[in-house]
Amino acid sequence: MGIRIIIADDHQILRQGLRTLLEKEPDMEVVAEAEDGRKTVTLVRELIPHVVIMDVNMPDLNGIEASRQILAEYPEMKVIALSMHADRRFVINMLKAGAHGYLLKDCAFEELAQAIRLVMANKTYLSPGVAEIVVKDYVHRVPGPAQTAFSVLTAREREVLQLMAEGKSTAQIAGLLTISVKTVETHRQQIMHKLGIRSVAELTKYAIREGLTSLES
Amino acid sequence: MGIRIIIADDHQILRQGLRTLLEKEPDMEVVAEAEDGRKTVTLVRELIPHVVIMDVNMPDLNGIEASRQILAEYPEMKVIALSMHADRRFVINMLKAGAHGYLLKDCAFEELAQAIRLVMANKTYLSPGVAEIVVKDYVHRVPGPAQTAFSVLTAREREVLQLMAEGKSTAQIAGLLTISVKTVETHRQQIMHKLGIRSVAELTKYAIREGLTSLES
DNA sequence: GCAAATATCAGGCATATCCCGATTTTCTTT
DNA sequence: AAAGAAAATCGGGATATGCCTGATATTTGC
Repeated sequence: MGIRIIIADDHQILRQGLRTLLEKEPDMEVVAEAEDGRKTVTLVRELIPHVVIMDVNMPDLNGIEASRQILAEYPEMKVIALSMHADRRFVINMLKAGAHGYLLKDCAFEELAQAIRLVMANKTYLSPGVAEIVVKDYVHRVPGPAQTAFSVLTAREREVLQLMAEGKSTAQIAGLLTISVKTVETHRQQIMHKLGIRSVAELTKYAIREGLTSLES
Repeated sequence: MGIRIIIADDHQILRQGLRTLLEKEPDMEVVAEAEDGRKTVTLVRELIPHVVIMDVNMPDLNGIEASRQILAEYPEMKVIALSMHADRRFVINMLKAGAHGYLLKDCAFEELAQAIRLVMANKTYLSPGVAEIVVKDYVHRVPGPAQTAFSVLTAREREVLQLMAEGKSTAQIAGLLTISVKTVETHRQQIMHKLGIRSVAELTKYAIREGLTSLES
């Protein structure tokens, strides 16, 4: 008669490990596993668990959409997101969907067990890395799901970022935009500050993810 | 006195789950866990396990490079790759590095346990999805993309490139590899010269395309 | 209209990068 | 085993870039 849990993740080996760990907890019980969002929703309707541990990236129906559907039907149910990385778009959309917790897979099991007990007590738990993002966004008053390059960065900044991600040097960018090198530097610093990134490499990856530049070339 | 195993994966929760599952097997013993390739190599030297379960995508030093280093030193050791997806380049390079098994994370634990016992008996185990790729390549006699990072660059250069693509500074790389900043610079210039690339941004894209680093992070 | 955000630029200092060269170590090949 | 090639290591010095601070138009939003 413990906490009834459904595990949703597309990696079976992770599900199995998690189940084994969870079943060592005397007050927890894994009632089902699901490998995609659609099956999760079905199983939730069937078994009415207390908590769903939800992977964010799943095929067919992702964790965010699944959470949205589940919480629309069962507002009392608790959803804890379990994600690979602290991607701000995922975090924000998952929290908007009504998730009560957001953990990174790079966390200790004890942290998950703790999170489960907290959400059952109507509290919210965020992994430190996730909390940081949320706080940062809160401080910067960046609203909504449009947490993309197109809302955080200005048009000029995106322009500069794209050129950087295409391998142009500061001087080249200045030449292309017919502005001073100093201005380009300021833009770059502003971009890095806004995104919390400190290297060209990570900036490039960001630009690729946001579709500002392509992998080719 | 069972099979001594090291688990290398950058997600702690997966490591913990895997450890718990493995330790249920009477003939297996998890002697250590590592969260990146570099620590894996260190721990392997220290503990000399029988089997290393190696995630392919890890920060700092990826699973392929780590496997290469380990198997160069300990040809008798068994490495089983555990990967998210059946990406052709990863599979090929991992097998070229000398891995004895290649499983997808979406496999059952029993499959992993089976694979461990097989490689200990000097056999090779591939997940069905992986085997398909290997067979296809074999049939089509595709000797791998003509100019991959693994043919043009040296092991050390690939190591440096990965760290660069992960956003590490020259000084940080020097620290991680315990070599001089000057040496890192020479490697970088050599890499750029070999690849005909002149910027960190393009270098990062190259590293992503070649699977030396992932887009996430 | 006025405050906030944006775009622009500069100085000065620290650091990184680039281009040269050089040594030692580690294969390979004969 | 000796010679040669490739790889890994490091240094000097000139140049470029990055970083912090601060400043001024221009535009935007309410």
